[in-house]
Amino acid sequence: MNSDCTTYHCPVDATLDMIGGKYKALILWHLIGNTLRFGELRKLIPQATPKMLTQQLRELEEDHLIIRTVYPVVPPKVEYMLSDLGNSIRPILETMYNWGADYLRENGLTVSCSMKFPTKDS
Amino acid sequence: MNSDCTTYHCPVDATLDMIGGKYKALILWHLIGNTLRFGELRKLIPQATPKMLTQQLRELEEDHLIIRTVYPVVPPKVEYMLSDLGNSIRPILETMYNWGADYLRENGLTVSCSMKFPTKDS
DNA sequence: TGTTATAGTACCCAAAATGATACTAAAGGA
DNA sequence: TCCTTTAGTATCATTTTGGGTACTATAACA
Repeated sequence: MNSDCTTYHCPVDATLDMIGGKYKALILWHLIGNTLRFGELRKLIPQATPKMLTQQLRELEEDHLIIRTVYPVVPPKVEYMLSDLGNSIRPILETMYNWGADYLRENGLTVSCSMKFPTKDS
Repeated sequence: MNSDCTTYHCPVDATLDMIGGKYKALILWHLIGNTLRFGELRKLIPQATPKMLTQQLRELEEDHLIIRTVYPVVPPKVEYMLSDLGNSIRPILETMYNWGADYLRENGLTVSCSMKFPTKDS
């Protein structure tokens, strides 16, 4: 979470606080149904510098939306996956995805990310 | 919209870009089913300075989520209401509201805004 | 003549978020 | 001995966002 206050003005703000970070929605989206390593996320989200990617991942972890697993090997291996809480946020992402896709289509805007809508079983 | 690019990395980002501003969700939420004047919004969202409130309202207007109506009277009278596009975003707000409310309740956090969930007819 | 109401603006400053670039550790293999 | 791999850090600079305070116009009203 970005803010550390214990009082929000609205539950919507609390939600936005958890998924509103620069790359958070994209990270969560990529993690739906997938366990990914840091390097894989970097390739999927090349516009994020390693510093930003790390920062966003740490915040998501602090908020218990994702689980970070470190394998004690060299070179390092770290995996990221959605937690139950992270999975519970999926309907929000899907609703936003659909609305955004409609909006962009109707306005002739393009999307660089070619990600497909995840299938039910993913 | 905050960013002026015509290419997004993900439709979710496009959506967040439109409702992610500091007071945007709160403004939209208050406007569900209500037409409000500037002064009324100020009272409902006292933590926003007039400058910020104006700024957020202008951005929402630019994005066609709200409609601003100026009555040529003295003292000035300006009304804000949701556009059709603004109304179409309501399910997203509701989904986020519900998730956020659950999350806050489960974590013993409080909300200063006592707004009720809007009824179907509002 | 002075006061009130309304919807803002103007200006300046502080803080937060983001970005660019370079750098590290440590094991295994060439 | 040097190179490669991986998951990051460190440092510094820039951009974006947010906040404080004071100010404006104009008609009606006392």
